[in-house]
Amino acid sequence: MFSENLHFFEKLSIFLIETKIPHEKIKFLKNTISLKGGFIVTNPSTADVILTILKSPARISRYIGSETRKPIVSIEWVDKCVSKGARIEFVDYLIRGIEEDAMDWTTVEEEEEDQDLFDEDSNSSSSRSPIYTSENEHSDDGRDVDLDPRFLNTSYECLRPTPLKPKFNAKLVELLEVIERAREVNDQWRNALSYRRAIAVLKSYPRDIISHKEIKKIRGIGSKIGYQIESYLRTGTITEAEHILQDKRFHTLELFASIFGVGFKTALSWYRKGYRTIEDCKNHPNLTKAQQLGLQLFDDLREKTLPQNSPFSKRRMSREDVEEIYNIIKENVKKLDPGCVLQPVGGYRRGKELNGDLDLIISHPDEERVPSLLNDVITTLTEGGYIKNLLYRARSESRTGIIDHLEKCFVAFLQPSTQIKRQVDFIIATQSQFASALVGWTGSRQYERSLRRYAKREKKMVFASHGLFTNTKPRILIPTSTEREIFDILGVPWLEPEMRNC
DNA sequence: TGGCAATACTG
DNA sequence: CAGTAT
DNA sequence: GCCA
Repeated sequence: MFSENLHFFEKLSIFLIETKIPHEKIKFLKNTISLKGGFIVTNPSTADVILTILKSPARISRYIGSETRKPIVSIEWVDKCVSKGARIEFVDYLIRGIEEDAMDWTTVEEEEEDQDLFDEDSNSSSSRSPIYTSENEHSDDGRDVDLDPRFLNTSYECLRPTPLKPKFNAKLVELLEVIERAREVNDQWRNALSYRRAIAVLKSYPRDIISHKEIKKIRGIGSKIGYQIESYLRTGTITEAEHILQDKRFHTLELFASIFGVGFKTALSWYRKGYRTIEDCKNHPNLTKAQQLGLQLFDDLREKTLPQNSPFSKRRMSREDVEEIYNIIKENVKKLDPGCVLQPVGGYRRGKELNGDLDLIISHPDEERVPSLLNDVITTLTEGGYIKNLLYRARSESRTGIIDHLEKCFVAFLQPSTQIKRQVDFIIATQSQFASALVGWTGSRQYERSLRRYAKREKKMVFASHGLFTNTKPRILIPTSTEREIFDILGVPWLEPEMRNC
């Protein structure tokens, strides 16, 4: 008899911030929503409405990134709808501080893009938990398995070796990386970071994961990612990742963010303006200088964010490409001043086959020579017809006039054999900075993060690529002359660059 | 419940 | 200060 | 998203 009310959430996609909501209540909400025709999505950008119990906008924003266009509503609204038996206005339940932006949602239809089912329906993976309480459904993934004793169960990636090409868990890693990138382009960097840490774990784990009981013991894998892995073990894939890969919006955002000078915020804002191609971006009214360069050189550089197998990235450098460029630079620099010391770092030093750029430290035993070094190098290579553009330059005299950092310059370098402009990052270091520059510029990104976090948390030190310091009022420089010495002082194990690929 | 790497340039 | 780069 |  109230059949007209049965589906009062018809086609409404809802993102639920589960934090602080009691478990039972979550179950109730999810049940109610799907019962009434609505569905849960696991990404705020695809939701019509965001439900939460939280009150502070700051707290909320960490769950939804910069997604401010969607109405954020207290869960009491659902209760009210249920008691009225109808979908009521949520004006009275909007969370303060976001109404401004949220109001323009009343016009959802008009403003919303094509079918961005980013992960609509990933409710299939996160909201159905009651269905399989699993225990004995599958013979091989429910076993209680101890962690492999060779694996160091720490949250610091820098304490354990991570090879470039792990022998195990490759497919799983690949899928989780998709989700990581999706979180990133959606401006949820904390979530992306969690995925990155979980991925690092799997890359260093010395065998295939076979049991979900096993994974829950690992630091860095919690309930959400644990659930994703569990579902992977059952089905051989992760639905959310599959959906993301089908999603045009995701690919467009990644494409935009791969432009030098364009980050995730800009990529999102351009997408919202309706841009869909690189040509659209070129017509943007006020491009920054970096973006102009990034667009102008797009076909050469690309590489910023895109994974190796992206259809847009065909231009990574083989090791031979890198060596060709390195040799040219070395020759020219030695001619300029035979005392110079050159050291390629970055992915190349870690053994990567395909590199997006070349990172190169240049040093000189004579401190006096160092300040003028970068200019001379750039000038020589520009006159030689190699350096075509300057992408970024950190001057030695900063605003404060203090030179506590490394002088550096990123350029577009014309590779003779291919006539492709490659990004080369020059880093200048004095001899006393050389060791930390080496550690700091070899990476990986995640390795650097963990090393610095470890230095701060466990050793009360600050590590930066220009030096190791005490974490005291005025920082005191701890002199270091070799990589090994830095590792020793920090108390982290020596890892070959090839084992820093987390 | 705070914190997640650290640092510099641009606009 | 927000955004981007490493 | 996860941990201390």
